[in-house]
Amino acid sequence: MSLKHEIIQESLRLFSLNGFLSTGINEIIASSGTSKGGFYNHFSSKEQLFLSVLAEAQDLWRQRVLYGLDEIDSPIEKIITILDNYKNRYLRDYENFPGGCIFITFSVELDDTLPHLMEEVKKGFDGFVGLLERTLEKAKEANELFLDSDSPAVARTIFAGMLGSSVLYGVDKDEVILDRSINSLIDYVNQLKIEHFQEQNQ
Amino acid sequence: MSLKHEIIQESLRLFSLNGFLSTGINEIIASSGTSKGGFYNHFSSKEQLFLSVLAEAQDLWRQRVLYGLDEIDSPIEKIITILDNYKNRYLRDYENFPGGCIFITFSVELDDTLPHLMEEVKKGFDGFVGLLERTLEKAKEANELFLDSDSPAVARTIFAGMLGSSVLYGVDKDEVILDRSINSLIDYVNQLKIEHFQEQNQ
DNA sequence: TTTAACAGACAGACCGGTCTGTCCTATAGT
DNA sequence: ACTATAGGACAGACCGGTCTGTCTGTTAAA
Repeated sequence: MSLKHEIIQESLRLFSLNGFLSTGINEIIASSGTSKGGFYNHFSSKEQLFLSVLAEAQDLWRQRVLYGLDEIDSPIEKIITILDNYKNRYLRDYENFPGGCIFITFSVELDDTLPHLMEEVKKGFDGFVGLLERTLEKAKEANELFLDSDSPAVARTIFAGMLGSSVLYGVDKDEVILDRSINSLIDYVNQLKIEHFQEQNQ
Repeated sequence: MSLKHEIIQESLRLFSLNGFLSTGINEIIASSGTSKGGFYNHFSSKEQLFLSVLAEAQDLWRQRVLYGLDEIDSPIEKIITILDNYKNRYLRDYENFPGGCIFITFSVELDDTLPHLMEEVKKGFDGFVGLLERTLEKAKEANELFLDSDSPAVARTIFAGMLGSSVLYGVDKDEVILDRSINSLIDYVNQLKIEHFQEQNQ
């Protein structure tokens, strides 16, 4: 592995644990087994490193959370798989994200301090909420969802549930509670399905 | 107002905006209109200030979120009122908490860095989840909830929903989305009620 | 006169970032 | 084939500035 990638990888782990602001260049250098010279040969500043780490994190996130989605036809099932992947393939990826969801860490600490970096994080959030919205719209087309259901509102409820589960997991570090949080979110999505309502009212 | 209280109050605002680690003593001093001497006359360290600020924040939180609960008999209605208070009286208290829910900020940044401080924050979380659990148990006693419903699981789902809504609000800064997030949570609680199931199956 | 409350200079550790120098390798000239 | 040279990769001393916390001096009240 190249030094540049090594630095990004180690920074990802450290940022995930301690955040961007609380992680010093010296700590990154020590963890990567390099020096100031080695670091600044590849990155012009700590902020530029942040952008590289963010891109890497988003890449990994996509690999984990969108895993196996192509083989699923039902839009609602796609969303349920996303939730399952988020729990089992992303939040449990302790190798890369030992400190929990890195995007939440970033958004909480950069929010009012470094708004231009926060903007980059927010782009990822918006992209994902957009994906959820489009999938919900496809669920309507596939007659899995009532046509009058509010896709943007539902998408944001699902997203908020994912964020909340992740924060709660960060506090409790309890996998059972994480399972239950995500499962109750999956229940919520299942309740949206037309066939579910039909069964319920039979 | 005494200088000590003034410092706590200003620190609360600054911590809410920028977090504990990113807020410097000098910033606190400047905002409070005092000096190092004035500060260290009342606090032995920044960590001790943190504990005072946390206690103040928890006090305010209780005043805001538990407001008017005594006048409500129905346990389920109490929970709904808590959710409404959380949104309208706590998250919208920009005077004291301009940067959103301060406990989430604390928990995300202290989580893996200052675990002994995190422990204090977690105590508050556990206390609140316990309150939710006890209220749900009372709902069972009052025949508002099925006896076999899992109070700890439901309490944690509600709590995760509150956390998620707050994080989402911090990212989007959109009051409409906040309203919808909390309202969908209130819907979830309403769906737990026995009378609701009865109406639905009529 | 004693004492608590405060001001602000100061210490020392640490921050992100720069700079110089060294080593290694690739390439061109002979 | 051998050597001169150029340039990228990296090491680590160093810079200005900021961090928390200390210490001394001043003020005001009892």
